[in-house]
Amino acid sequence: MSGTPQDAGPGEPAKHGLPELIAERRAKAARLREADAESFPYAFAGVEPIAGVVEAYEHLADGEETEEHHRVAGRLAARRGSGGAAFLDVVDRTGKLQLHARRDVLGEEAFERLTSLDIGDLIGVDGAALRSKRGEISLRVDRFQVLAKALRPPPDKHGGLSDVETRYRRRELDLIASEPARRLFIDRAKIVSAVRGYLDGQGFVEVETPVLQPLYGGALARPFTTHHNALERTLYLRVATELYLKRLLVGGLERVYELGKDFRNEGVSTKHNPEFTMVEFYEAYADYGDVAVRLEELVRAAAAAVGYAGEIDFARTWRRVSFVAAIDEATGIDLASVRDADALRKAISERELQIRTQDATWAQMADDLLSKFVEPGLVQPTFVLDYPVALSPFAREHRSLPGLVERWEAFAGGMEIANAFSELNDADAQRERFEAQRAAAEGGDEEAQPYDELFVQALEQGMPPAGGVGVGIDRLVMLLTGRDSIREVVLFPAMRD
RNA sequence: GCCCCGUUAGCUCAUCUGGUAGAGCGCCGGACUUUUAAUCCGGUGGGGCGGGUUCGAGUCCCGCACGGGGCACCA
Repeated sequence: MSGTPQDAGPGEPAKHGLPELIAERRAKAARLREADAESFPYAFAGVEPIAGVVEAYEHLADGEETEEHHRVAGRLAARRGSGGAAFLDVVDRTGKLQLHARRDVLGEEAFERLTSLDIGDLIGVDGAALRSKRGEISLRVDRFQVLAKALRPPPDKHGGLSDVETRYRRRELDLIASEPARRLFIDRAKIVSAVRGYLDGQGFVEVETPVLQPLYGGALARPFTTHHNALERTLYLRVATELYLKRLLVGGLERVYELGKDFRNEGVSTKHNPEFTMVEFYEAYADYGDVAVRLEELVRAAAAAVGYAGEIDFARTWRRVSFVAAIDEATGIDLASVRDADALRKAISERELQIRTQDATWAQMADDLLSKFVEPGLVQPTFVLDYPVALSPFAREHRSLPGLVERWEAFAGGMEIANAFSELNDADAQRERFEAQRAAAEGGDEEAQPYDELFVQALEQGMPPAGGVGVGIDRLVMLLTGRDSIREVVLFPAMRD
């Protein structure tokens, strides 16, 4: 780091580029250390949240002062006025409070020290509540302590930080500059908490299963690969928690869930981050219809937790439509009568639909039709039911519709938010599905499931019939907070170096 | 991986066909004892990186890096 005050030789003109701004602030910090032994304490006890202080004085009339004292702390966000009186805005995680500094109250020295602070500095304040003549609830500063110095200038105090790259790479600056950004991540925490609260309340047991796995599985995705030195073996970062959680159903936990990160080595987009948060929950003695109701309740609870007031109606029972009917509605192709790849390829080209048909299987094309022509239109929450078996190696065959499995995906806001099945609990059938995946892998499908013998053996112990659901938490947050990019709702999204 | 767009001061943005790069905020100095993006006076700071064309490049050309949007892949 260059640009200390000493670097500027005598007689050189003063400059105010970034190095000079930092040097200026560093010099102020040094002066503070000299002038005020109480600066930069190790702690500042007894701080009240700002929002609570403001709320307590709503009743004050303009210009009315009190002798009721409060202690607050936070970051200096703005400064107005000078001479004998100054106004400073201090911000904490709950809100913003105006400070009224007066020379006659603080005395010459302290007043100068306070008004020469930089925006961005962290201060602790003791003062009496008042409402200013202009109507702003404020604290008259009686005493203050500088808690920490900001050596670097903060983003523009009213323009804020709008460069998206800086907002994502330097999220702390985004949070300093943007109250909506702070609120968003607090809302995210409330959503996560509501999800846990719902599942806990229904008797689900929260568990933690390996992130580092000798064999990955549970989702059609390419994994990240890593290496354990002492064990001398390749490990994979999990792509899903599914298989371990179902082993816990075998173990008798009956209702289990895990909320945590999954990792998929695929592209990034406005809807995909390589690491993302998923909650998966499994319920013994339930089928995919039962867990659909669970998802409705869970999302309703999450929406309530953040006071969702958007256009999506989570209160009603969600629409349910079959996979085949949904595609028929959107494209006019009836998959029930177009049952092989060549016929489907022909139907797609006849309608001039923009779908990749080269080297594609029937199932892949069907899935493409859904994601391209159905999904974007599903704004109100909708379950799409009963998928082709080839797309779903862990779902149980449909009880009445041959060739299909009991699976649904839930969509809202034009986006997939959850995926669920009546779980396949027949060990022999599961073994056959793995064989089919192995064949797909040998055919070059990099997302095919590796054969997991331990999982099959677990099923051979007997797994209760069960319904299982995976919910993308990031997408749920996007949905409930109205953000259109996953990078907006992940604190530190994946970025190129 | 492909296509389009962007990158100028600490922050937010300008800069017509190539001709000495501007503003607001911030910061520094000064005035002001109820301001709300406080105000007023003075000062301060800059062309992503690497090549090329040209008397002269922020501006034109090529390459690179990073970002945004879209496509492909996926959740």
